[in-house]
Amino acid sequence: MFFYARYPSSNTLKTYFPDVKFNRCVTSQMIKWFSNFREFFYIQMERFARQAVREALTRDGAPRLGRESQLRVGRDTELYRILNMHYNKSNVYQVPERFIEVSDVALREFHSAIWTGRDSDPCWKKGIYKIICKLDSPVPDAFRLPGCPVG
DNA sequence: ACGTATCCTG
DNA sequence: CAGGATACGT
Repeated sequence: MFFYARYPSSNTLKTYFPDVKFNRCVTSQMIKWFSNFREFFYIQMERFARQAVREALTRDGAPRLGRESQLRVGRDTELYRILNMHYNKSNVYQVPERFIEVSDVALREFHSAIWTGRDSDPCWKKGIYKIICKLDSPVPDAFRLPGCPVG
């Protein structure tokens, strides 16, 4: 489900667990759980963005023909592999193209912020979050169906 | 104030 | 992942 929506409302989220009785505690637990997904996502983005910056600084003008980490999240990248392993452990879902695009935006956004030194601002990530949260897409109804290990 | 988000930790 | 502390938006 994270492949489609990074910032689902709690109401939206609830509709995907029709069999659960939601009190305040369970609700916040669910929100927390999804929030952890976001954290993992952003941590990876930052990590790979920083790595790309380091490599750019290291290579020092020399033409780079080889395998440097690019600023993209194609299906052939390590970053993609990590994300898919985390959100799609059993590999039963096809990762939507949209998610790749959103990840791409996030990765570039992190890279640009780091590259330009914007990351010295204690709140530098908030602008990125604001961008990403507007890129949610509708979650397919298929996720509501049988036993669906949403993560 | 309240619900939610993020940070930090284990 | 969960728990706790803290920050944020309304």
